[in-house]
Amino acid sequence: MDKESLKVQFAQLGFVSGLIDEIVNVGKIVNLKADELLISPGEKAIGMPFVLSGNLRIMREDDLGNEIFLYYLEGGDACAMSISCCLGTQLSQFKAVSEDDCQLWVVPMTYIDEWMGRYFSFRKFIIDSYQSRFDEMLDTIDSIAFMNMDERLMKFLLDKKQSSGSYIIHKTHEQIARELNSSRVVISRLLKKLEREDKIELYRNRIELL
DNA sequence: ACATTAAGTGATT
DNA sequence: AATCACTTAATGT
Repeated sequence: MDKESLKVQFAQLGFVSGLIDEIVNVGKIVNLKADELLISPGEKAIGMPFVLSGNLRIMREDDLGNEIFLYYLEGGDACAMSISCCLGTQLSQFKAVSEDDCQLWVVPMTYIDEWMGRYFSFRKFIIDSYQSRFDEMLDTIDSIAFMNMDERLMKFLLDKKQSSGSYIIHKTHEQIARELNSSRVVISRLLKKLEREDKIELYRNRIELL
C-alpha cells in the first residue's frame, strides 16, 4: 500500500489534507490473514485501527471463553471504541478477529486526542464512528432479544452476503452457532429447513445462497 | 484403511 | 431452543 493510495482512502473519509498527511506519516500497516486474532480482552491496544480492506469480527468474551458477537468492522471503518481503551489507559474490553484477509492502518493513540482538538473533521469522524458502532450493537442486542433463531440466522446469512459480496459463505455450522450464540444442532436443523425451502444449498464448510 | 471433523436426526427436556 | 446420543458423510494421513 503506497502513500498515494492511502491518502485517497483517507480523503474519502472526509479528512482535510493536513490531517491526512499526519495520519499517513505516523501510522503503520498491519496485515492480517483470515481468522487472525487482533486483540483480546485485557490486552492493551496497539493504537487506533483504520480498516483499509477486509472485515473484522468484534466480540465480547467471558472468562470461560464464551463469545458473544457484537458487530463487524468493514473497510472504511475505524474502531473508535479503542479510544477509551487508550485515553484512559484502560485495557481492551473486546476481542477482534479478522473475518478474511485484512489491511489495517494503525495510528498510535497519542495522536488521537490532539487531532480531535485540532481537526473538526477528525472529531466528527470519531463521534460518528462511535455512534455507528453503538447503533450496530443495539441492532445485535435487538436481534438477540426480539428475533427468533430462524430470523437471526437468515439475517446472518444476508449480512454475510452483503459484507463479502459473495453468495458463498465459508463457515461451518459450528462457527455460525458460536456467532449467533446458539448450538450446532439447532443451526444445522434451521439450515436444513432453509435448504428445503430452496433458499440455500448446503455443502461441507460452505453454504450457498440462492 | 483408519482417524478426524462436519453435518443430519430422533428423542428428551 | 438446547442437549444427548447416535449415525452418516466428507476429508486428511
